[in-house]
Amino acid sequence: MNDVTFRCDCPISSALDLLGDKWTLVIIKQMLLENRKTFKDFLEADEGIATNILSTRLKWLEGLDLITKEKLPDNKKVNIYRLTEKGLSSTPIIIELAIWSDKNLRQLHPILQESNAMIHTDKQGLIDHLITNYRKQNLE
Amino acid sequence: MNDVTFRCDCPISSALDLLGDKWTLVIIKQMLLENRKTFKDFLEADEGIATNILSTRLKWLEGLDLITKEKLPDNKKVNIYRLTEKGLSSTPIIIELAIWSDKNLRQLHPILQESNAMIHTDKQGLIDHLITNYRKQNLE
DNA sequence: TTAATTACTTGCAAATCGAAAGTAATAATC
DNA sequence: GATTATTACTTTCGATTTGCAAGTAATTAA
Repeated sequence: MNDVTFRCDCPISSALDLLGDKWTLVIIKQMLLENRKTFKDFLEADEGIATNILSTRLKWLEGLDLITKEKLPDNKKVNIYRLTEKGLSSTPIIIELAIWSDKNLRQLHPILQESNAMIHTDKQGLIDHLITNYRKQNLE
Repeated sequence: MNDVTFRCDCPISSALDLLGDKWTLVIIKQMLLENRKTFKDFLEADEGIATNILSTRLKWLEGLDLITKEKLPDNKKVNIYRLTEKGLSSTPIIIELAIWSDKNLRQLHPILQESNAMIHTDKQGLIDHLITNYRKQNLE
């Protein structure tokens, strides 16, 4: 369904063939850090993604097994999107993006939100906490 | 010169407003890990970037102070591009992309290159080594 | 049973991508 | 010194992607 093509055999470039665009990691971030799980949840986030882009990205992520899509037994309308372990394992990438922003972006973007303070005192602890927490709340 | 616009105030989304595309981090990777520094160096890399894209991305990176552009005193033709400290500080992001690939991409892309083995035994040591090395060879 | 909500799809104009060709300056070779 | 090659671009143009707006279809709530 997804036609994944890789530019070359470099691991870093190949990761960017899957994740390297304006929206894919933002959606993963919204799931991991903001607990968003429905189409509406994503639409309502500050980033302001358009419906058509969201739709194609969710299919892309599902096709790559970074997220799953399912319906709850008591509701035939709402789709629930959840990170898989493969999706969850991108947490360190997301955290490093936040650290880079904290260090380098504040002069360019003065009203940037504060990151979780733990990011500078116990990065690995924060990553572990986020992943454990997500599993607990979403993958019972 | 660059018109940087941010979607919102989230540090992660803002980092992706600058770095979140198919080429920007690839160029930084080529500088950091493959020691590429001229227009021709980048063109010859396996990723196969087109000249117009490379040209706009180098200007974009220069405008963001992630790289500098200068000429050597003995050659008026060749431009030398170098990572700034701000550019160098994206090293952990690049390393995490490599780790994610190693763990998740090999079934999708069987001939993926091996990463430096140190990436799994001493990640922080590798990051420090790469940055120190780059400084030594390019910013003395 | 009518209205609202959710999760989409479609249409379209604008922006961006990327292959190819062209250009301008400098450096190397004959 | 003239020709050729190299480097670093720019331009053109068709194809693709983006993103706004509007529409649709199924389900749920009032």
